[in-house]
Amino acid sequence: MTAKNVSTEENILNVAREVFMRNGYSGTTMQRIADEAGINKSLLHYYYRSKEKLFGQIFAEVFSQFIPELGKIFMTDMSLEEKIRAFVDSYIEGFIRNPLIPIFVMQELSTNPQNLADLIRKSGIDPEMVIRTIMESLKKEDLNIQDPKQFMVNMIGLCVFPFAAQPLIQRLIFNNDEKAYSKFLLERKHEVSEFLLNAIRKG
Amino acid sequence: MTAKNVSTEENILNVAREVFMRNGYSGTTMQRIADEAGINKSLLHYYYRSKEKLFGQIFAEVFSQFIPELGKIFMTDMSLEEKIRAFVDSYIEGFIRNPLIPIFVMQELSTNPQNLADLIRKSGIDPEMVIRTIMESLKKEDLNIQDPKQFMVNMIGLCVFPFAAQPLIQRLIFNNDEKAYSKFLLERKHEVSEFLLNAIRKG
DNA sequence: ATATGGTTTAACCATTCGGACAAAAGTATA
DNA sequence: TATACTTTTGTCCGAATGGTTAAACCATAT
Repeated sequence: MTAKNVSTEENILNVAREVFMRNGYSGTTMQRIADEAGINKSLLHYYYRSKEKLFGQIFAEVFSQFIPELGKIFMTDMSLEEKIRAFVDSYIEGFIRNPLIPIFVMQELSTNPQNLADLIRKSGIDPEMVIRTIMESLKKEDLNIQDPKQFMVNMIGLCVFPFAAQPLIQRLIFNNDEKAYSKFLLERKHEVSEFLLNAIRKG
Repeated sequence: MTAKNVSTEENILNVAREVFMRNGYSGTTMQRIADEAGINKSLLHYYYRSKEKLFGQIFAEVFSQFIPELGKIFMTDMSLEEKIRAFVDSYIEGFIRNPLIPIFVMQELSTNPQNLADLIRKSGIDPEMVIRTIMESLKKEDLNIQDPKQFMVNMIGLCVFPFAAQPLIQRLIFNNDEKAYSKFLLERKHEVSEFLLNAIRKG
């Protein structure tokens, strides 16, 4: 395995990830990936035997990228307030760097929920465990959280949604001003934490 | 135009809507639509000249279905609290009836944002106007809303997200228990309103 | 009976994935 | 250097499937 090997193989993966994320599985052709990678189709099959395998590998990577972080944050001994801030910061920051991830993952899982179980197994994560930890963490403190599951969905949704719905929001609320939208997203780190903490404050 | 005409034409539209919503544009073949509609490919082209036109019509319908409601609610003379409750109720209810809409619309607009402008024009809605009305409505009352745009995204996101991410949430948080998830969604109408109102309460 | 409009059959052409094959270029090793 | 092995390219192919069109068929209403 020489240096060139690695770089080609990884280059394919990078390009393919980009193309798949922008166009989805069926919106992507092997030819297109080859073109954008500056190689030819044959080489794609040389490294990754089929379209499905290539996609599978990429999706698994992208998918499993964000789960462990979640668990880690909620297993520290920070206060719940700090955990929430840390979570929101970390996820929004991650999505700013990779804005296509939310829609990509949700879209694929929506048309193809079967292999979600497989994915979870392969990723080596125990979601049960992570969820339980978060639940515990939420119940522990004396806050206005009736249903931890609802709260979790609220928290994640507030982070994810602006990225999944970017084109719509940018157009409808920001007159298609891309700069303004970027600023909006940056400000969201603060906005979402405060919003969440306000919502669960007692009294 | 005989009775059969209408029913066939509409039947195609219904089937196509279903298939397109589940699989997206490029994930859908005319053959598949024809099969599921119990007719053959040619008849599809007889009624709708091309795949693109068929899809376009369906997408426009689905898309424009949810915008006017938003404007209507925020232009009444209800209190802001009532408006928020009405909005959340109405949208979550709508999504419960059509759970695939969020991911469908977001996915399509994500890979194809160009024609969003067209769509808005065709739908006969003035989003500027709607947004402005909402903004006014938000500013008017003495509540803890720093940035109305952030608040709007929060409100919409909390309604939309659980539907867009259904497979993921259902699996990860509800052990794939569909019943439990339906219940969760129903309870969300109350949860989201309360959550929003708590978050913007002064003090 | 004929004209009309819904429907089917059959075929067309382009594109897709997957691969076979031969040859060139590159790399390692003896 | 000579030799063997790996990577990369180019070309072409086959089977399948894609969207689309033209023509024929059929029922019905005039």
